[in-house]
Amino acid sequence: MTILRSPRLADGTARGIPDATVARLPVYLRALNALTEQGVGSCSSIELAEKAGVNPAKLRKDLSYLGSYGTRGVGYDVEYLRYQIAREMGQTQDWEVVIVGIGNLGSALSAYQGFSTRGIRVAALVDADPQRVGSTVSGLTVSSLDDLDAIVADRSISIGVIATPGDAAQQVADRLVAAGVTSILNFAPALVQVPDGVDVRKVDLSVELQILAYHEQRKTGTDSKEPKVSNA
Amino acid sequence: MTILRSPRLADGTARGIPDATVARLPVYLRALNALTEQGVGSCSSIELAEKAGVNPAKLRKDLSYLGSYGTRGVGYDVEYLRYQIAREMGQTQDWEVVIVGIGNLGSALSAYQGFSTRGIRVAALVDADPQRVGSTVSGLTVSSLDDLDAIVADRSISIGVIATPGDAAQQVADRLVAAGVTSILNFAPALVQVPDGVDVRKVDLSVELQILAYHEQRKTGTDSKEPKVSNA
DNA sequence: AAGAGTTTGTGAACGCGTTAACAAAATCGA
DNA sequence: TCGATTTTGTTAACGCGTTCACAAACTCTT
Ligand SMILES: NC(=O)c1ccc[n+]([C@@H]2O[C@H](COP(=O)([O-])OP(=O)(O)OC[C@H]3O[C@@H](n4cnc5c(N)ncnc54)[C@H](O)[C@@H]3O)[C@@H](O)[C@H]2O)c1
Ligand SMILES: NC(=O)c1ccc[n+]([C@@H]2O[C@H](COP(=O)([O-])OP(=O)(O)OC[C@H]3O[C@@H](n4cnc5c(N)ncnc54)[C@H](O)[C@@H]3O)[C@@H](O)[C@H]2O)c1
Repeated sequence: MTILRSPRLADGTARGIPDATVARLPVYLRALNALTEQGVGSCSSIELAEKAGVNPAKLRKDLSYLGSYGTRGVGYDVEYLRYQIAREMGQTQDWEVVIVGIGNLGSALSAYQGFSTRGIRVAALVDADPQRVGSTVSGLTVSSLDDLDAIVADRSISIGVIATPGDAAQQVADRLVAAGVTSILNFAPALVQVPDGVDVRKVDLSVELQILAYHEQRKTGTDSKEPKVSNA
Repeated sequence: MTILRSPRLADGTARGIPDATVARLPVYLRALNALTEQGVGSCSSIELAEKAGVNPAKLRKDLSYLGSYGTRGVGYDVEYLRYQIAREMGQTQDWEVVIVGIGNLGSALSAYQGFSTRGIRVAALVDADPQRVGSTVSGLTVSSLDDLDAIVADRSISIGVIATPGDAAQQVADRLVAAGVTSILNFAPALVQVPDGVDVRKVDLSVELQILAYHEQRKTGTDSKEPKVSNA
């Protein structure tokens, strides 16, 4: 499979933003929101980069993929830049999400208020357990897995979250895809196969801790100073 | 700051495994565990790579950083390789973790049984809310933030999880570091600054969904076929 | 014992992401 | 108006990660 990212369209609009940049744009948005709350109207790339925890050159490079929204010698208008990034990220609309598997993690996600300000709305909850179906979690009624098709179609939901045990993950993914979902966030420790056209992202919290444990072992094992933020 | 990763030590032991490889080793471990459960005693790089969802060449390259644990013409002994990776990852011991902020997410993490098989043990729970302190969550008593120093010292805990609201994250990180924690997993949507020698990893679930939303927007916006697993 | 077949381990090429460095473009003061 | 100053947008170099491709090393058959 040849993956080529069209760098620039005929109309000159910048398209095909690198994955690494897309992953940082929400961080810039968060920093810009914080600046707005502080009443800051404009800022330089250095200031914004510091707030976002990235290199200023990287920030400018990232923003350059969207267009030229700053003013040389001046900096960026906070509100204007915030809007441009939000638009690029599709955050001018709310994206409705269905969570499948309303156990410990699914319930926590359902209760989270922080999604709404990021353009995410938890629109429906689904579980296979008859005991949970019909109950109310964070103001939403838990529906049966059998109603998934109707729920997704009704609300034209395109994003699904898998918070079931690992051995149910593939089966749930299949049901989500069949219902019309084209993006999946998978919390289960299992690979899910999906057809072309469907995006899957996986979050594995065990792996995060295991990576930290690895570095811990190296710290205690040797006295070589090699510490750093080990995230990206 | 010059970060140079010592490629190979005097004793010939492979050291300084690339970050990208470290992040995949737990995935290989999981695949190997699954093979063991299925009674499979040995496997090729192709089989294991398929189970782990990676390119076979990448798998072999990753394993080559640990040493030469396969047999040409044959493949890998599942149990032997599993042990070697586990040893490299520091999974021959259990790593004790303290969770700070026992709200929705912290409680879900506390209840999670899947950590134990990955060498992670949730050893202590801490919260600032007097109403929560003293209560029992998943069999553990929630302690006060004031007792953090004693808890970390007593159990020689080196890993901390921040599951508090964002505006408390820095303060909690400072307390963790002061108590002696040298690795932090941060779920709060905030940057935390830590001194050299302390590792921080950040997990931002909003960002994960925002990235999916971005790709969704591009799917509907244009009819250009550019779908793929957008994770790493 | 030798050749055919298999699969690992790795050198080398390639591509993406990061960062430094600087020209272009704006403001400001004289 | 012009030069000094500031800061963006972008080019180019660099480094890391991925992938190909193949020699090395092992098994199996004859
Ligand atoms: N809880 C955590 O902190 C945590 C941490 C890391 C990973 N995870 C992973 O996240 C997932 C969920 O974890 P959890 O702790 O919430 O588990 P849980 O057991 O509390 O909840 C799982 C839920 O999924 C439902 N379910 C099972 N099969 C289903 C199906 N086929 N269709 C729909 N629903 C189904 C169950 O009824 C249950 O409500 C698991 O895969 C787990 O490994 C959780
Ligand atoms: N719940 C989710 O699904 C979810 C999703 C994405 C991000 N997050 C992030 O994870 C964090 C926790 O989320 P949550 O939903 O569990 O929040 P929550 O409000 O349910 O729980 C927060 C807990 O932290 C405690 N706390 C507050 N200040 C503290 C301090 N200084 N020291 C110790 N404890 C303190 C509170 O008493 C509370 O028990 C937040 O930063 C949130 O943004 C959560």
